[in-house]
Amino acid sequence: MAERHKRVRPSTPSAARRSTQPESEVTTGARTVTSYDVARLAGVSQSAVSRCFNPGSSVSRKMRERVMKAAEALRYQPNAIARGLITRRSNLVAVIISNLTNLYYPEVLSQLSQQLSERGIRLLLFTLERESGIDQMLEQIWQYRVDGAIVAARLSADQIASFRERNVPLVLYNRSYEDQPVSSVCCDQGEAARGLVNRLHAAGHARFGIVAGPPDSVVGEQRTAAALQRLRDLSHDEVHVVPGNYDYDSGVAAMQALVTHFGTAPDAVICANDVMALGCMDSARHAFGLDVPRDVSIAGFDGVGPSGWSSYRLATVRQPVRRMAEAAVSMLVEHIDDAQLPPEKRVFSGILIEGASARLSPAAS
Amino acid sequence: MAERHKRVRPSTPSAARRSTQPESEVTTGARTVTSYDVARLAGVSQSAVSRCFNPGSSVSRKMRERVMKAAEALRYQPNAIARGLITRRSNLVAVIISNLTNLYYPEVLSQLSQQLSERGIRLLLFTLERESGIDQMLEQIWQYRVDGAIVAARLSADQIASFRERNVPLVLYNRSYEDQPVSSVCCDQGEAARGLVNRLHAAGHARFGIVAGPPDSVVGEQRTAAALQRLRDLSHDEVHVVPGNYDYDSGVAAMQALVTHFGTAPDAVICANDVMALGCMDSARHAFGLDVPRDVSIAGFDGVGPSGWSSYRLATVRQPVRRMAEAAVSMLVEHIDDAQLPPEKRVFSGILIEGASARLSPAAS
DNA sequence: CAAGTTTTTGCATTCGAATGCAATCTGCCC
DNA sequence: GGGCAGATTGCATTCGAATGCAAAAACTTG
Repeated sequence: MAERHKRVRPSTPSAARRSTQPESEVTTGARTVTSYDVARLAGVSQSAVSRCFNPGSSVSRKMRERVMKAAEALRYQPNAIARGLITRRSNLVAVIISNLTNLYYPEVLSQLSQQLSERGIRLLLFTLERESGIDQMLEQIWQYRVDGAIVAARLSADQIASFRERNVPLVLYNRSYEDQPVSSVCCDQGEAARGLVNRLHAAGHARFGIVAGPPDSVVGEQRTAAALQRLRDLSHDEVHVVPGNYDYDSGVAAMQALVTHFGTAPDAVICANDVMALGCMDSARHAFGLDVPRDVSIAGFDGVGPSGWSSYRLATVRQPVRRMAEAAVSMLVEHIDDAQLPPEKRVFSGILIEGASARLSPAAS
Repeated sequence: MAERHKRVRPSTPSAARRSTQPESEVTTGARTVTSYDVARLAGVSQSAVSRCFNPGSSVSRKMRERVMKAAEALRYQPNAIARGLITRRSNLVAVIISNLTNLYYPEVLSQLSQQLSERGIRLLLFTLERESGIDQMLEQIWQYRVDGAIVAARLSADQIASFRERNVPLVLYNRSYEDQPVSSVCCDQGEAARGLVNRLHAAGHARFGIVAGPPDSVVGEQRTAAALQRLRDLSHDEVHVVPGNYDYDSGVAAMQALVTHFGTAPDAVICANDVMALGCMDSARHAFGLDVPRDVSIAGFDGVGPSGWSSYRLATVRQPVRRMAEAAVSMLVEHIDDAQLPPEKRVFSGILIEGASARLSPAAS
C-alpha cells in the first residue's frame, strides 16, 4: 500500500547513470545537482536537505553539518524555479522603465537594483522603446509570476486594473493617478514648478519660455502645467510654451523657437527636464551669443549629473532619487508580504539647486 | 491498476472550492488559473491546453479554438516557472553590469534589453556597486538556472571557469581574457588609442597627459597602456599619467594635477573615458582659463551623449554599442542553442569622432 | 528508568506545465 | 463499407523543492 509511490528518485535515469559511473563526484557536463543528490550523498532524506536550505526549519546541528558538507562537495544550489513553483513566490520583481537613454532613469534603476538586491529580490527588467509594447510586456510579467512590479512608465487605467485583478502588487514611480487606488512614489512636480516660478518672478523676469516634455510624459505635463498656472496666477502674460521631447536636441531647437517667438531672448526658460535645459543653455550661448544667466535665466528639473558640471551649474529641482527608490521598494515589499494592505501614495518634495544658470533673487541694487 | 494515479486535479482543494462556488468564473482574489482550469472549461485534457500554447505541437483547429476561447475567458497565462522546471529552460538571461552611473552602461543595457526582448528572452539584472559582491551574485545566478549570461564587469578566472563547469553560456562584454576560452564582444581599445595618439602626434603635440581609469577597469587599462606604448614608440618622453576613476570630478582633478606637473598646460590630454575628458575640459577652461583646443587638446573614449553637446564637441572614439550588443546577444543565443559551440571572440573597431576639442591634423601653415 | 515532552527526521504529496506513448479519430482509397 | 496511414488526443509521468503529518529520536523530570 505504501508502495504506491515508491517510484521515487533512486530510479531516475540520471541516478542510474550516476551509480554506474564510478564515483566521479564533480561530474563533467552532467545535468545539474538536485537536493536528492545531496540527500543521497549525505545519507539523509530530501526533505532534510530542503530544510537545511530554509531558515526557520528545525534541523539539528549535526544534520546541518552533514548536509552542508555534501552540498558543498556537489556544488549544490537550490533551484529557485522549483522552489518558486511550490512556494508560489518567485522572488522576482518586474521593473518597467520607459527609456534608459533619459539620463535620469539609469540612476533610478541603479537605486532600485541595489535596494531590491539588499532584500534578496531579483530584478526582471523591462524597457520600453515604444509605449505600444506594454500589453505584451504585461503578458510576460504574468507568465513569470513576479511577486510585484515597479513601473516608471505610463500605464492605462485598464493596465493598472489588471495588476489588481491578478493580485500583483504594483508601485508606480513618478506617476500617479489620483482617481486610481494604486500605490505610488512621486516627487511633487507641481510644488517644485511653482517654487521655481515664484523665485523667477520675484527676481523680476517678464518674458517666460516653457519647454514642454513629450506629450505622453505625465511628469512633464505636471511640470509645465503647474508652471503655467502659477505664471498665470502671477498675472504674467508674456509666456510662450514650445514642445520638446526630453532630449538635448529638442532643447536646442526650443531655444531657437523661443528667440524667434519673442524676437529676442526670453528672460527665463523653464524646461521640463535638465537635458533640454542644457540644450537650451548651449544654444543660448553658442547659437545666440547670450550670457547665461545675465541675458537669460534657464532652469530644469531632475538634477542629473551633467547639470552640476561647471560648464552648466544648472538651476534645477533635484529629485531625492535614493529615498524615492527606497520608498518604492519598501512599499512594494510590504504589499507583497500583506496583500490586504490598502494602496498608499508617497510624495516627496524636490530640492531646489540654485546653480548659476538663473537669477533667482531680486537684484541687489 | 490504472487507478494508481487517479489522484489527479479534480480533487485539488482549489478545484473543490471552485466547484462549490457557483459559476463565478472570473473569481476574485482566488489563486491563479492553471492549464487544468482551462482544460476543464474547454472539456479537454490538460495536455491539449499545453499543446495549444506550444508552437509546433499538433493540434486541430477546432481544438485550438475551443481551448483559446476558454483560456481567454479565464485570462489564462501559462506559468513560466512551471514550464521552466520541466523544460529546463528558464528563458532568463542574467546581465551583470558594473555600474549604471557610468553614462556608458545605460546605453549598453538599453540595447541588450531590446535585443533580448526581441528574441523573447527575459533579462535578470544584476548591478554591482562594489566588485566584492560578485560571488554572491553568481550564486543567485545559479539558483535561477538562467540560460546564459552577459557580463560587463570584471570576472576572475575562477569565476569564468564556474560558468563553464555549470554549463551556463557566458559572453563577456568589453572585457576579454586572452588566455581564457570564453566568448566575448569587445571594442578594440588598443587600436583606438594608438590611432588617437598617431593623430595627436602628427598634429605636433609634445607634452602629453594621460588620465587613467580606475585600477580595476580592464578597458581603461588597455586604453592607457596602448596610448602610453604608442607614445613611447614615437619617442615621446614628456608624458605624464595621472589616476582617475571615470567620473567627472576625477577629470577635473586630473587636469589640475597635469598643470601642476608640467608647470603649464599639457599639449594634449588623453582620458580613459569621456566623462573624465569633459571634466578636464571644464577644468581647463574654467579653472585655468585655457582655450580648448588651441591651448590644450583633449580626447576621450566611448562617445557618450554629452560628449557631442555643443559646449564640448569632444574628440572621442565611439564604440558601436548597438552592433556590439547585437553581437553579444546573438552569440549568446547561439551558445544556448548549441552548448557544444566553441567560444568566440568578436572585436569591433571604434569610430573616431573628431569633434572640436583636439587638434588632430598638422597646422595648415 | 519509565513516562512525558520536545525536537528531529522521513514519507508522501504538491506546485503547473511538457511530453513519450498508446489509444482514438479522420480521411482516403479501393 | 473495409482497411490503413496519418493526425489528434488523453494518460501517466516528470521536473526539483517545500511542507503537513506521523514516526522516531533526544531530552526532561520525577
